[in-house]
Amino acid sequence: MPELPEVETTVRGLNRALNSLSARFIDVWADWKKTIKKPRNFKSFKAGIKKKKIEKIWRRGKNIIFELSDNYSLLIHQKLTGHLLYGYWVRRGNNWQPSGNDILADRVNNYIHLLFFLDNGKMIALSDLRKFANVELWKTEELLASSGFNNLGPEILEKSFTFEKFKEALSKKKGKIKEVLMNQSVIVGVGNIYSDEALWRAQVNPFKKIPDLTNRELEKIYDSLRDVLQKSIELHGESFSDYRDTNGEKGGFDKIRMVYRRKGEKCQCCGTIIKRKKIGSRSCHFCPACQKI
DNA sequence: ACAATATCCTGCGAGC
DNA sequence: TGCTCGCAGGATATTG
Repeated sequence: MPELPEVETTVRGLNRALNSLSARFIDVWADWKKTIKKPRNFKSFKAGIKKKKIEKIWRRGKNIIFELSDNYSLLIHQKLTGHLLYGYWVRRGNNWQPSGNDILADRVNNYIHLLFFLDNGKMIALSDLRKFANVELWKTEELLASSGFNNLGPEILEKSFTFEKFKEALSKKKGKIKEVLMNQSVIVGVGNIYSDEALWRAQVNPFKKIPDLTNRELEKIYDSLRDVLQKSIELHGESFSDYRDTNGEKGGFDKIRMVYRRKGEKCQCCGTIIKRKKIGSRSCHFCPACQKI
């Protein structure tokens, strides 16, 4: 599931592929139009996207933003199983299949529900098994002024995001630390995987509430979070589930994944069996010994 | 004003 | 073998 490192990997991949090309959208195809939330009408969306040039691709939290000509922006959120692929596909019956070696053969790359055709002959495809991804076309000015965009918390990996700012951001909430880390209005980019991994590294119990955390614990969480996200970006993200990079390839975070989906395995630090418990509607993985308090 | 719950989806694995 | 059932989850909407 794409979190900050995965979205960053996708954005870097798209920039590598498109930077020197100044590509332009020439058409859009979709067989699941509900993915497109704005404008709701697919024909309007198509008309809006046609002939627009891609001027810049960046991310804000887990959102991918394509800045387009005429002051428009395309916003894509991959949600749980969505991932953007860059290459060339051919139609086979009701499905699209990648041509040549453009996209790595992989089951999860075969759920193409949205295709953008570019004037360089290539395509940007959204493969999304569970169909939760969102795509929106905005006037750039309106997107940047929207409540959804302005309610997003700070970027954790920004140099200017100091420990003091982290503490200040968290102090707005009183709930369980894991839930607060995943709240996109507090800080952006963290989801179920990296909240579990960072708290294990920091040796802090995910159920512990914000007011009960010591300054030392907050420091450890801040350092662990930044470190684990940075390391995951270097490894091109986590591909345990459906996430793949723009070439359809897996990331390597598995090498340093310590607790997420490791229930029943031994803790790499102390050998205690990793537990899984629910926090809200999400599964939380932790070491009951290392993260006791 | 806040927190808990339902909603969207579909492949997969467990159980019979 | 083949069926059903429950589970996974980010963000938003709705209910308590």
